[in-house]
Amino acid sequence: MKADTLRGHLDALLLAVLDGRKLHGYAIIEALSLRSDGALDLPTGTVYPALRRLERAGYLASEWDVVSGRKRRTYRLTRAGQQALAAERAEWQEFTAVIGGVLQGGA
Amino acid sequence: MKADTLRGHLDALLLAVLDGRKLHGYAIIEALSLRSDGALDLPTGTVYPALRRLERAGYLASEWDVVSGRKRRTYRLTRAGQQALAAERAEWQEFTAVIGGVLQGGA
DNA sequence: CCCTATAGGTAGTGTGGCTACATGTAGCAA
DNA sequence: TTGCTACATGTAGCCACACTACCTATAGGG
Repeated sequence: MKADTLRGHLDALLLAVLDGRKLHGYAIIEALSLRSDGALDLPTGTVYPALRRLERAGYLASEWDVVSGRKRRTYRLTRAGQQALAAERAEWQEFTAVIGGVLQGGA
Repeated sequence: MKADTLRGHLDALLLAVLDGRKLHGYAIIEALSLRSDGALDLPTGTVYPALRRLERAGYLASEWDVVSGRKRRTYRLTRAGQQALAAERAEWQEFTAVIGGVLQGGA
């Protein structure tokens, strides 16, 4: 997939992958790769700053824990994050309808 | 629709709207608005530079004509543009499958 | 001892759609 | 005749944000 097409949709991906479970950054990257059959392989330099941004925005909350000597910052959705995810999903529906419609020569 | 979500998909829209017909810049903006039921209202500062870029890339060809005293630069797809459009459509399919799959909690 | 996988992070770059602005014609209304 | 709106094309500069490149650190296997 062409680089940069992700732009504007990364937040939705991160919120979606955290829907109903807690994950740390590294595991988020793996989960996204898994769910996309390897199509998504996001660099840490993309994911970590985005997670911090989403936390600052109030959509995520994090806490540190230590598993077998390694520190992990585990993220979970906040209430606001749940709502943001719902909004992102709705926007995605609209987005694909609009662009897809034009690409198929609609109206 | 949130600004910037378009990023990476503008070329596809412009190529698609010129598929099978010739249009000038202003008419392209109107056609995109029409096809998207008003959801797309692209500013001229977005469309005109993009058209010139696509022409430089060899995907579009243009010629000037004058209609009722007004100058128009009319664009049409080149052979390479047709192929690029096909590629963009395929990429769009892949893109929506990947992102949509993650958003719906696939895999 | 080194390499890999795991884990988190920052600094700086580059792209590309956006805002804001500049230019000009045609036509209608006050 | 002045002004407004629609039509029509274009450039300069900004900024968000994903990216590249880099740094740090532990655990475990070869």
